[in-house]
Amino acid sequence: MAEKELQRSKSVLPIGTVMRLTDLTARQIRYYEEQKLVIPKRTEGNRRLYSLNDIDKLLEIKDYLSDGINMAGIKTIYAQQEKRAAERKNEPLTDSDVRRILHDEFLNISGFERNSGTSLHSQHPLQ
DNA sequence: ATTCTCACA
DNA sequence: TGTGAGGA
Repeated sequence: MAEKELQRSKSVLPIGTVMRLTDLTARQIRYYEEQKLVIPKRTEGNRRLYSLNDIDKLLEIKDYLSDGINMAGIKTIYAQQEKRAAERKNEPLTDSDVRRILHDEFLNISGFERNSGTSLHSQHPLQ
């Protein structure tokens, strides 16, 4: 059944379809790409092609945004997921992970900076 | 008709 | 983020 994943990973949808499916503007979709949240393929004519997985990711991003999480926070969340995916056999975020991320965000909007890395441990406020 | 990049009265 | 220009 890995065939289904293959299909979901196939990039074939033009940005116009993605816009209708996600209710996001082209501007937003392209911006999230700049933020490396989604990386659509390109046609020979430089047109973006998205996969169903990209759609899901975009929809997920919408949820996080509506929950008050900003780009930095979302990046942190995916960085965490990749971190877990690399170590473990991958699993969704645990409750404590979410809390840690949210707390991390709280520090973010509070004017604290962190290293550009993905470490969620030993963060020292910047004076 | 669609999408792309770039730039900001 | 929106929006318009200028090109493909």
